[in-house]
Amino acid sequence: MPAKKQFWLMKSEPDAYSIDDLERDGSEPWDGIRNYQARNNMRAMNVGDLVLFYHSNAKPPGVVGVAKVCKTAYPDHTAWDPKSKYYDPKSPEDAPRWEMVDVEFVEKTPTMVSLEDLKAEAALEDMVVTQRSRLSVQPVSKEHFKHVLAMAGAKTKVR
DNA sequence: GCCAACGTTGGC
DNA sequence: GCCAACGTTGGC
Repeated sequence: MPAKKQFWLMKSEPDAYSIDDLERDGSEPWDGIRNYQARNNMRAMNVGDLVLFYHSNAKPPGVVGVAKVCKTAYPDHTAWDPKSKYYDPKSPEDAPRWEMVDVEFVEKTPTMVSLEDLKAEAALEDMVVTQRSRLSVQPVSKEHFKHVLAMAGAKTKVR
């Protein structure tokens, strides 16, 4: 019995890692998340879950593509590397505090859906991204997800 | 570059 | 356990 499909939104600064980088690489470990709520959301992910790829700190910020989870949560080893900017001495190897998932490229959408567009959409007024702007990994309802896909002209379809 | 929002830390 | 101080995120 496959797990029920869930939907998410994940943010990345395009200067750090953009949708074009993901397209080039195919898939990517989503390391460096150091927020408990975001981590808990990643722990809840299943392989095949779809993700809206959001560019934060961009001009303008917004949804630029679709990705999907290809590996469920496992320890984020960058927390153990003193040379990493994500190093966290409070996350020992025998009790990892931080985890990551791998995501794979699905598509870059024909139309970018900016945060302004999302906020202007009445059907999306209670979407997390328009309310809790600082949460970098957040759940998206199926209805909201479909709505954003339609706005973006995405090839990806959700039934 | 500014600053509001908000999550985390640490003193008490 | 409270809360002030501090650091970070991210829109503008």
